[in-house]
Amino acid sequence: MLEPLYLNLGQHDALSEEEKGLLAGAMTIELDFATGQDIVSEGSRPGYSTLIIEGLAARYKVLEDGGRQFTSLQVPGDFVDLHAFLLKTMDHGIIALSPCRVVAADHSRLRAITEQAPHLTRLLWLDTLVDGAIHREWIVAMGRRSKTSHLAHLVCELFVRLQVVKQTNGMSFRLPLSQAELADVLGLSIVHMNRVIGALRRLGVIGWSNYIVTILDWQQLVEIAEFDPTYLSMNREPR
Amino acid sequence: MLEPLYLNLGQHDALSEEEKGLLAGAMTIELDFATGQDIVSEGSRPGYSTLIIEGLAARYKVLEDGGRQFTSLQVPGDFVDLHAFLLKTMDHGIIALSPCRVVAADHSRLRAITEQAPHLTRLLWLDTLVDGAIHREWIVAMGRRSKTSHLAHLVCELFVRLQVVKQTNGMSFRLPLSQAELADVLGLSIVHMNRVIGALRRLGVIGWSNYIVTILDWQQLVEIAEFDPTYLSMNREPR
DNA sequence: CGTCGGGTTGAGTCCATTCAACTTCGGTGG
DNA sequence: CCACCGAAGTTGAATGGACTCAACCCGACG
Repeated sequence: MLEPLYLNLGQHDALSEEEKGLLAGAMTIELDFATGQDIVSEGSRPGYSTLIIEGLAARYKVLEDGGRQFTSLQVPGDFVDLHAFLLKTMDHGIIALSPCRVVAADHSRLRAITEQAPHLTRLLWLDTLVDGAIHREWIVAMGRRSKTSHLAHLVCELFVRLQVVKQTNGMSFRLPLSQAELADVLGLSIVHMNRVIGALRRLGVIGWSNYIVTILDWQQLVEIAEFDPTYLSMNREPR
Repeated sequence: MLEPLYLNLGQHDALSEEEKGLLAGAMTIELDFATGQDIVSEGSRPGYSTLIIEGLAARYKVLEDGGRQFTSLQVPGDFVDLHAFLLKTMDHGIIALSPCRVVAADHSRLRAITEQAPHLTRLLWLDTLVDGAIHREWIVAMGRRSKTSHLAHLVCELFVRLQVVKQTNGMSFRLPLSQAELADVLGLSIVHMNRVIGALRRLGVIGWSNYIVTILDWQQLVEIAEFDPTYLSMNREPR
């Protein structure tokens, strides 16, 4: 059940059986969300933190003019609101972009982990730090990359992240996002989003249909994206 | 000496004298950097984490075409690379934008804090979480705000953050950033950056000269920015 | 068979960029 | 002392990228 979490945390440093047990003991709540439902809503003060077991979710904010911006995409094994454990008040919402199966840990249990299990605490902290590193990479992409490069970078990132939690299939993965939703990731209009996808398709580096993305030329995709996975900290070392 | 750090961490929850002592004991290294110098460089594996006492610094990445994007601005009291304690390898550089006085804590000492001082550990973790919240707000600004609103939002954020560490003077604060550097914050060209600043000036909401920003109409600035400081977690509560 | 939610394409407008020139100001050396 | 220089800021004009508006296609589904 918690396999995706173990894969996610375990990519950075070895997880002991004891630590796995602590996590399993903490994740007591089990929930399902339908596509489009809020897993956590902006302004709320959740008493537990939620982990995705299956499905795709996203953090988002909505502006007064109705514009929406996703600030992250969350895949199986990701703690979507681990930060709420200490930030307390949600400054953004989290929406299920596909049917999501999640488990959650009461904050009192997380607190107990920080009191008794320093190494596991550091791994949870690290998980939020990788989150931050991904945010920084998105800022760079939005500010200084061409739109084509930005999209290519996103595809690279998702492929690598999904591979860690065994959610890829060869060079393909499922990305249940409409082009309108993707536009809210990249900060583009729907029409232009469509043209950017078309550009990458015409170059023959990716295929994209029925919510399945296929990487046809990884080498070229990485070049277009200037993708360097360092920021994902995917090497195992003592933390 | 560590006053800015105490003010910064202390805004979220009370810091005990003992915890202040632990921090003071950890921050053993003292350094100065000149404008333009790298405080930490991309790809390095620093053995200590750096805190700004005085000056302005920024995290940045450079792309192959020479384009630069700042991913955060760091003010006194900010740990510029606390994340390196667990991420190990720097995926970005940190540059001094003005003369900077910094102190640093060896990672072995931070590790000791995580083993012995759970509450202080949570406060340090929280500091990196606020970092992440700021990143998310920047992503929203880059993706879905007008350029004018983006700049207004940045001014609001900096004013509030600087106020916490007593670096404002009435409704003014010093921002030692050239327009070219500011352009690398917002992801704009220099020329357009100049026009966006001009627009806010002409509206009479801010003054900007000699690296001093003055807020002339806070109410209107907040409206243009749609600024809501929730994401900065500036309320004291048990963490 | 009609409708609806995606996806795709064309055309015109607007925003942001580039290229280029010119100003202002502080510093520096003849 | 002042002439010169370079860094930063400002402005105009032309180009190109991204947006809006609008139409049309298509497959799923009732």
